[in-house]
Amino acid sequence: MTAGGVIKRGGYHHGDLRQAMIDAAEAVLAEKGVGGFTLRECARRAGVSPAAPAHHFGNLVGLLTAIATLGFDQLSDAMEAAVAEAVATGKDRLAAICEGYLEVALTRPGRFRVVFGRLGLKSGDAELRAAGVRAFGILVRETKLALGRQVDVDVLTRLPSSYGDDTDLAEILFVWSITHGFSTMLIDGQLAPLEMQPGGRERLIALYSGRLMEMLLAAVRASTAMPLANPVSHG
Amino acid sequence: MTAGGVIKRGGYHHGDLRQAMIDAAEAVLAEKGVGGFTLRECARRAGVSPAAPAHHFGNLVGLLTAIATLGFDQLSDAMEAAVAEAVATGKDRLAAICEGYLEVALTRPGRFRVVFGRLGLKSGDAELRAAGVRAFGILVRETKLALGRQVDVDVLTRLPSSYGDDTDLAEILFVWSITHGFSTMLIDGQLAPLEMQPGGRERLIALYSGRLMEMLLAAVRASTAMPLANPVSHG
DNA sequence: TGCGTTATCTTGACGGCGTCAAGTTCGATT
DNA sequence: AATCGAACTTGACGCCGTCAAGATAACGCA
Repeated sequence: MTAGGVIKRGGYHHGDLRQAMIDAAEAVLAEKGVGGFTLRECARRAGVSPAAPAHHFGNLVGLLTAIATLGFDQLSDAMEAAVAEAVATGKDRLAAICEGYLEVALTRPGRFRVVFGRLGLKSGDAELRAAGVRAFGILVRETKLALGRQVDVDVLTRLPSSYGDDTDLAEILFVWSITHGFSTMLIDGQLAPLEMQPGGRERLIALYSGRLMEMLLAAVRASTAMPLANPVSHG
Repeated sequence: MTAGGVIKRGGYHHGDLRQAMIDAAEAVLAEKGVGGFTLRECARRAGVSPAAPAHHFGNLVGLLTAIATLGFDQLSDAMEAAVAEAVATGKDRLAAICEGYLEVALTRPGRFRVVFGRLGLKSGDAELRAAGVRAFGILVRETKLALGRQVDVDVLTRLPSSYGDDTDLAEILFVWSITHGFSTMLIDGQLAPLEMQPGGRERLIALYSGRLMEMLLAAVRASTAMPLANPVSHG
């Protein structure tokens, strides 16, 4: 992790500037947030001239895209880990990934905002796209499992445009909206007035893991009980 | 509205630079989004030097704060209008404000992002605070009404720190998370892959107004059916 | 081992940005 | 009509992202 990203390998040639820039960028994001984020500042921390990163990332957008890709990967890993733990402990899988999602947002809010914050990213970037598809695929898979559907194994690697089986789209959007909405509101300070009250942020998180997950699961289970009027075969 | 905000009243003195700057700012936000937003560009459109706005807004943050205040007001107005229409047509009030919320986000995504996008705002600003409290108060009021609670009339003007009656906080957060989450994901392009599919954005909006609202209302009604174990008196 | 190729990084410059200090204009008050 | 103060301009500062041209050193190949 090389905390702070202030490593400087050799003299003229850095050695691993790409990684050093990413480390520095995340340090800056953690310290100053998206607003105070600057390419020159990152280069400074990496011990390198302002123009050096261009060769590795093209431009600022390229650096942000690389970070966003990491963010998606972290999200996917955290959700899969949450599922694994849920399976081990008997906890609900869907609730587990929703809590994992929030935890990632809280752990690295800067990186999370790069992923979802509408700073420009390289929209065509293949790696970014793949990472996003993977993360979304986990959410789709778990929602479908919670609905009792048969899930194709390759749901994880399919392109977004081929989620053509819209059977459970409403439930998927429902789950994702709650999870993403609560996470963004919390890290973006929309709930700050509520955090001022006794119990603070922990109380809100407990409410999310507790009552909100109960309501979410109940809503999804209600969908299970009343399946489609015109069932669509899938597979 | 003075579309574009390119009015120029007199010669040296503008006449109503404050409003002209806000108009120009919103035009820029609509055209280029938050990324391409610049104080100098707004000043240019208002036909004024880059340093002129300082007297009215202090700095860039001040301008954004003024816009955010407008955004909260618009949100409140839209939600109240939605309630009024719902009362007239017999539609559900809570679903109405949730749909009004989304509609505001879709109509003015730039302004919406200024309100919620974690660009720095003047956190201490009294007007911004009041506007935010009003908007949040409407959401609180309608959620409580949907839960069958008796709602104090002055819930709208109370400071956030005195929403101390936490009785229905989970339901409030639940409703707000879905509404805010779906709205932000849609305008920030997270659902873009889904918009590519036949039906496009309209299909997603219909799903939101339809199935998602059904699920949301069902979840809230389920809370009504099973009230608190230890009811807390309020009032 | 020596040499050339090429990726990597520096230097210097450009225009644009937000903001400040000082000067200019002009409406309003008396 | 004189004056005062608010509104606006001018010019400058440091910082930003990016580019072109030059310096350096790692690496492949003889």
